[in-house]
Amino acid sequence: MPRKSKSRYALLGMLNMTSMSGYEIKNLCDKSISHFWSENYSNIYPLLKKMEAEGAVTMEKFQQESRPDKKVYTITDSGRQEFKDWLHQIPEIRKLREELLLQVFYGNMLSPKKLMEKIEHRKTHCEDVLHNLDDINTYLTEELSNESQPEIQSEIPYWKLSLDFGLRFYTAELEWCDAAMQELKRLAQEDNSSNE
Amino acid sequence: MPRKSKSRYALLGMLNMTSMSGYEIKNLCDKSISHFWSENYSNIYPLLKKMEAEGAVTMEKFQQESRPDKKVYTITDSGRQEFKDWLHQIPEIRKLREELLLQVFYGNMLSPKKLMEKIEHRKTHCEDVLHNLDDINTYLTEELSNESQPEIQSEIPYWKLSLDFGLRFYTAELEWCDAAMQELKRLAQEDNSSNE
DNA sequence: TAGTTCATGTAATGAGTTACATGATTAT
DNA sequence: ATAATCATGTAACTCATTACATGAACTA
Repeated sequence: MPRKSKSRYALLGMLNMTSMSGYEIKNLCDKSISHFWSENYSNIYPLLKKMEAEGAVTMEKFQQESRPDKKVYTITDSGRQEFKDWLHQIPEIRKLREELLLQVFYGNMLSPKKLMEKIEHRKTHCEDVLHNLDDINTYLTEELSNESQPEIQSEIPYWKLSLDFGLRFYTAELEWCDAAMQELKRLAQEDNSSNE
Repeated sequence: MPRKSKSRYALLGMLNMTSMSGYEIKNLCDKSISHFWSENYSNIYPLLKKMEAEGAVTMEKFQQESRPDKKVYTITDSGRQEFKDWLHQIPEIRKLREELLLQVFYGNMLSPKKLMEKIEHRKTHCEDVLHNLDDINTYLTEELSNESQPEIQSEIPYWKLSLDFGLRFYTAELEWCDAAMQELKRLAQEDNSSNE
């Protein structure tokens, strides 16, 4: 069975909330699911065109001054059905490919100091993502709770669940970074004292 | 800058420990780094051939009865240098692509029961991996500590660090599964009581 | 007799990223 | 001035997986 692209369902899911242009989809992705899923324009635009040809979405052009036409896409019944079918399937579990871990595994070939730099770098990244998750959380809690559309209200618990995944994931990674730093400090000291 | 394959360094790192055939490399990968890195035969064999042509490794054939020749690869000085150069680089941070989370995010379109099935499925997977990690840990602690080669002894702390990453990562995922199950149970009950 | 281990590969596919291309408006 | 926002795309590339191909020996 050849691997199938899931981007399609990410886009259909977004369009199932509300009709949007490719540009707006990208924005919404970045603001909501970016901590576990990302899409590029160069993926979104051709996919929308393809889905339109296949009847999963329809497109309406809106003229604008001094800008390309805005193409607003709307999900069709067939698209909605396809989306629901996917929702009922067991999701793929991807294998990790962590270059950092590969370097840690071969870490004996490197000075502990150099390794610690890499781990500090990763730790900073985790902190960045965690801040970003805070922002998403604020967005969900404040902005969306005010728009008291019942449709959106009932979605919030699910958005928070996905947020919580990110929180736990990146917190665990950060904690590993701290533990690894400590262990490497210990190893570096052992090295020093054995060289004395 | 085009993305560069890191499989090359995974293989060079393995060959830097000891000379091996492609088949043996695959085995060792499965037994040591599979929780954060995997390689397939269909990637390994062509890569070894390519690296030989480029002078990063050399190959020696060993005849065997009733089996294809065993091709044992040995890292060269140039290969070792390339490996060390890579070790000094800051590793790539890959973006997550979690289909499960996508389905959770759009979970309002699905019954809580169906969602819980998916999460149970993922939880089982986490448990499987954690058991596997235990096995690797046993392998490292028992089998390798007995072979008291000082080279290997000094590598064990780094292998344990990479193992610890997996432990924390999959434990965090498992804990998220548990928390998510509880939250979904709560949501399902809310649904029920509002329908009464 | 069915599955695993040993041992090697090729071919095809597709998913995802990066680079390239254009261009006005608005905010810092 | 420079960066960000709005708005669309094409072309190229490569990474990684899956399917295919072969075949003997050993084990449950």
